[in-house]
Amino acid sequence: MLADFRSQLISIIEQSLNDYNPKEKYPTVDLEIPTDKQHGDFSCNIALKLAKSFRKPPVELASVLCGVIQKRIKVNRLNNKISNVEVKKPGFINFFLAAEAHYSILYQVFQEGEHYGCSHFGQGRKIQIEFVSANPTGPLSVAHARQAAVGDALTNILNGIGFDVKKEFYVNDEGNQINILGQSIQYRALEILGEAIEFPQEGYQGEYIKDIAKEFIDDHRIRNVSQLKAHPFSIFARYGVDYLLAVIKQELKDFGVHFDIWSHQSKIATPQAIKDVLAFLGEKGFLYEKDGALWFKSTDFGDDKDRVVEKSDGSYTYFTPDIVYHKNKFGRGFEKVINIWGPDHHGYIPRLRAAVEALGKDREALEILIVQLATIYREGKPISMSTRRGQYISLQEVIEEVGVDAARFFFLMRHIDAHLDFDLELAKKQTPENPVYYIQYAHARICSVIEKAQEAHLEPQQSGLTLLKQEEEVDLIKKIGLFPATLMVCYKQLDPFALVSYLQEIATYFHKFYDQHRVVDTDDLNLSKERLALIDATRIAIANGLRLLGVSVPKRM
RNA sequence: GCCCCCGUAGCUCAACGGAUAGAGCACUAGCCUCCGGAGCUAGUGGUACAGGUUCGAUUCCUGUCGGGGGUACCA
Repeated sequence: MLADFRSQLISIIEQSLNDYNPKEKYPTVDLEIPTDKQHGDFSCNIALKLAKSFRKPPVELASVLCGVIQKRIKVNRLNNKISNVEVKKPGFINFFLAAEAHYSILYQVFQEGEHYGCSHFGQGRKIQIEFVSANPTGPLSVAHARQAAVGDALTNILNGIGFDVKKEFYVNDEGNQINILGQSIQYRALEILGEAIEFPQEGYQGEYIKDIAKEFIDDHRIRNVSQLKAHPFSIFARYGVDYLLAVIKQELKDFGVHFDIWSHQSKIATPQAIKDVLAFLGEKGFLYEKDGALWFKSTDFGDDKDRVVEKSDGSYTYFTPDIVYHKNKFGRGFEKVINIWGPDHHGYIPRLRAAVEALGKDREALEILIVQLATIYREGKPISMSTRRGQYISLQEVIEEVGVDAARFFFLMRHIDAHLDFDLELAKKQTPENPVYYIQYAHARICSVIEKAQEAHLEPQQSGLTLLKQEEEVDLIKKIGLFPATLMVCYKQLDPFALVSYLQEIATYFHKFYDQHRVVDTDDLNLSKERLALIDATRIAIANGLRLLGVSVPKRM
């Protein structure tokens, strides 16, 4: 509804400019929503932009335009929706919506219910988003956890505004790290059976490897070392991958993250597929030989240096199957492909972009989001992260300690490109300092009040509102109206953070209203019903927002 | 060396290029005969530095200084 007014106003301003001087060519009209409510519901800077070319002081030009605009508003019969248009200091033209326009925000909320905020903006365009994609060599870390929270929430938001997003987990089930995994399990198995050998230095030292080794022995009914040695090496690796992938899937499930597609490197980057891709790049002249290796001219596409695709020993680098994988992604008809990576991969961006361009795709078709690390704090001290020393804290432990809601919310509490401090003690607290509880509490409180009202046979009034005029009421209504725009900000930034911030604000506005005004009041039934409408709409906006973030929406706490 | 992210209140962080830079925490002082006090109100306090673009810069550009990460024929 707010969006409708906005576009209506923009077109009115455009018409007015044409009324003022039809011969002039004008820049696109911006209409922003001011942060300070004294500046109205919408604010236009067109006079400031045009002042120079019209050789008039901005305020003077704004006044003239303001007059033209007001005429236009009358001609277009919008004067019942717009209460005032005024010119302010440097040359802004500010628009104030009439109460009737505010009420129509609430009508829209009731009409759309759990779809409030959603739109068809994306027009069903297909997007693939790949995230987590952790190597199946250990349990998920908090870095993966943040990526999972971001990827999942972003997907919900993009789907909500009309895109068709598929979530994909790419399983790196081949390569060195998998060999090392197999080796580690084999060593631990030998150890269990009594053959003490020195554990390989690069091996995975976590306790979970011992568990896998034990299960391997049991599964294959192995009784002694010679029986174990009869098993070919590749079996250990495969066993480990299957085992750990099951662990990862369970951890993600516990975290409430579901993937649409699980793809495997071994199935996509087959030897033939790799050969085909290299042949394609070779024909285009993007490959050359040097020092016995085959190189990709990524510098042609802006990379710092060229990259090896086939090593001098004939094997491929990690990069090569990844080119195949990205060719595969686009081959499946996705208009846009989003990769969510940790900061350790950022140096990898230019070469992958280069590869995608070499494959003939647009630069914009590939979006790579780097989600910065989260540092977990306990009692004000950071918990250091080291997989090798087994000192790290896993996703599982975080969930067990603070719960899924707090974990997911906390991982989204900062812009994705900012480092995140995750305070376990704070996340655990069920007090107002904890932002998740603050928001959930607002929702539960509303539910409780509505229930109370029903006992007095009072229901929210969903049409013909006229009485909500108090400052706190109007502020809250406007905030509710900003929910759809907030989702658009998330889309533009490809970051769910704006929604997190919005929910904290709307909760604050609600609590402020609630503290000042009584909702259920049998002495004033009409006002009660309208206030019930206001808080019910608030409830819907909060619930929809929390749901998109993957955080539960409790009616009681 | 080169590349990326970040420098905003004592701390953690906000601010489509907009108007008087906002929250939370902490600290101080208040508010429950009443719908959930898990709440609300008030006070304190800030854009690392130097240029540039702009009517207007926390935001964009250049440089300096500081913090973090990356820079493999590893994955």
